[in-house]
Amino acid sequence: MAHAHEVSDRPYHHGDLSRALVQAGRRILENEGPAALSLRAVAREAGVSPAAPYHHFKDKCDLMNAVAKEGWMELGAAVAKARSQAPEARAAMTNIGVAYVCFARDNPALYRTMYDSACDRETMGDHPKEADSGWRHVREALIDAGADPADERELELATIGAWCAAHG
Amino acid sequence: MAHAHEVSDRPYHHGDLSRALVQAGRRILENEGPAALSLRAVAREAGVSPAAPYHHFKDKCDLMNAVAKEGWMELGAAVAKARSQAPEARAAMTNIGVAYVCFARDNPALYRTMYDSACDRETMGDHPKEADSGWRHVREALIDAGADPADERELELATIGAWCAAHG
DNA sequence: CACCTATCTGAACGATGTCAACATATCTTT
DNA sequence: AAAGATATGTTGACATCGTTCAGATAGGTG
Repeated sequence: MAHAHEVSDRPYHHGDLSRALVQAGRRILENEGPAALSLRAVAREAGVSPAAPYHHFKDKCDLMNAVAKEGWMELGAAVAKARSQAPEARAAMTNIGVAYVCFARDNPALYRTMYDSACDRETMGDHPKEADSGWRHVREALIDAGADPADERELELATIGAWCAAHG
Repeated sequence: MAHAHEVSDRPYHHGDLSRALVQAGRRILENEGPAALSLRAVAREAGVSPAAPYHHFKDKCDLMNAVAKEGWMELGAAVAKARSQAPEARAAMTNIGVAYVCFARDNPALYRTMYDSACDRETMGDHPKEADSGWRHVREALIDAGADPADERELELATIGAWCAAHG
């Protein structure tokens, strides 16, 4: 294995491009918004040719899904942390709702990408369900937090609250 | 005009292109999905050159907003109709929710476009608020139906229900 | 009639997603 | 270690897209 050298060195083989591409995607998302998130831009940001990502992702959609998945992971982590910081189930629920809204408010571009990626996956029916496990993951974390199915309404309110916070 | 070898004569000046473009957009939306909804495709479907729409719409975004606005109008009409068919406020609310969900379920592509157009408008802050009056229009129709601000929660539940119905 | 304005066409530009052919680095096998 | 196999990256090309610009064409107004 090549020594994972510094940026100045171009080992031709980047070591872990998939990771770098996802990170580049997130950087673009934060700095230039969702509209600027193109395959070529991500490759440019990562310092590779426009065709390089195709050895790690099937599609542009596939890359976006990877970025979105990272977002879901972080959301899930934030939600889990929020849950663990409240002993009672009821307080945990509101804590989780707050964490959800905060995440959407602090990372609007990422949240939008997560949302879009989920929509496209459902609409086109391409991927079976592997990548949107993030959404269910968060949901299960909530239910695991002691939410009755009836109390899921609270989550849904939190979700739409997050949407409002993210997009006006 | 040099020749008229088509049955339906295109008088070079297409009586009402804006209308035709929006209709073409909706046709593409229904037949080929949101991914196929490009400016050029709409112009193609309407039988005009790719540059023609620019005399009626500022942007591609502007055209999409027009399509979305039509969608909001129809949603508003459906909601108003649903409201008028229930005498009591409580029943009207649930009626409206059903109408909302049905609309999203029956026109998923349109609904998605409406949603996206609203998101982009908020995110980029381009248009002041002229075109998203559709959303507020529907909302006001609901409040007008006798909804306390507290009961708006019901509407929000209906909204997220519609989202679920539309995208899985 | 001439003029003006709105509308449409045609060709062009840059950017994008994607692919095929080729180059180079790493891994495996002997 | 030599030699192939495999993974990863580059170049170049193609079709499409959004958009603009110079000209053609109509309808309306003096």
